[in-house]
Amino acid sequence: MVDSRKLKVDNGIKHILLYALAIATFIFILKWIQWKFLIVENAIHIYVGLIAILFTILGMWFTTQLLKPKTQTVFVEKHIIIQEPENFCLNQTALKKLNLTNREYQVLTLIVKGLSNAEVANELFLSLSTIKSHASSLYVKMNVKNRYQAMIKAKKMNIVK
Amino acid sequence: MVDSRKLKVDNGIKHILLYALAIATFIFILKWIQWKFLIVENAIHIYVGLIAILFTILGMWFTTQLLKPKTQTVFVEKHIIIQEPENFCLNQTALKKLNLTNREYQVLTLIVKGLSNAEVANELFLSLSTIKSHASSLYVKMNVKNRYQAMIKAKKMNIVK
DNA sequence: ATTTCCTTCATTCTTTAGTACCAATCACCC
DNA sequence: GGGTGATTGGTACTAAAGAATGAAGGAAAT
Repeated sequence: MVDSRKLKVDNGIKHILLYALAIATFIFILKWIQWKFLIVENAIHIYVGLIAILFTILGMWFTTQLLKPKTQTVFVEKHIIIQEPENFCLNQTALKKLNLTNREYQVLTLIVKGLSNAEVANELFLSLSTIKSHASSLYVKMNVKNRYQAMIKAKKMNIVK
Repeated sequence: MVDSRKLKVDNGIKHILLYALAIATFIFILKWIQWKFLIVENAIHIYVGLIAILFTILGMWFTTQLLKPKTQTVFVEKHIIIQEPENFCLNQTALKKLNLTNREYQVLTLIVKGLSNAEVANELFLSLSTIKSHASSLYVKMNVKNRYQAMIKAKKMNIVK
């Protein structure tokens, strides 16, 4: 029952569609003929128009080939951050006042680097005893109790890097 | 004598020039007439040609307007010198990476000041053993051998004043 | 409830730092 | 020639630092 009714409806729609298609085709043909006459009548204008379009494109293409691209220079600041550029300035006056001998100062610089007495001895090709001697005497001259305080004082006085 | 002979020559040249001019004018007129007929006969071609030229130029002009300029980026180095006179800025990131406990960091700050373990113990009201424990574990975490190196590393890493 | 981590403290032992005192060598100056 | 100071080195001793291990209490997470 449902199927037969559906079939009826389908047939109706089919006829309507066919009719519409016929009309559409007819209109299309008419329009086409109209266009054909238009083209025939305005052949010269269309020709000129096509030429214009063609040569416009040609001119554009030609230009892209010939024209050197204009360069626009953009300046961009590149920030380079420099951490204290070796601006260590040895405090000669303070160093002289301490009255350290050359060896003592040499030992001090290595102590400040964090080396142990044994390592300093190795570095300078000297015995541990010698380093201890120099270290002790430089502590007295710097008026400090041990290597840590010597380190801090030396850095504060700007007598070592 | 010299003058009269020169005059004769001048007269001869004048005639020749006039004659040449007449012929040239005649030829020019003829050519012009010929061109005129050519133009009339080929009016449509000339028209199309002019259109072509015009639109070629138009296309070229259009392209010059459309074409984006090629940007050239120039980096200008601007050096920014950062000095650290008093503006100590704690390096939180580095400090976190070390994974020190609160007490360990506290002990470190006092070690950096140059205090001995006994002094640190006094300062924090703790036993010497406790300070030694914290110190040892922070040396391991900082990957240093002793308090001097911890001092140097801590200052270099900007994790202490 | 158990585990994990932080904190605290202790003990033992080794290494390093520092003091004190001494001595040999060398260069320089009076 | 003798005095002075820098350099090098030694011994003996004390103090401090550091490693290794253990343990107990507490807070926080699972």
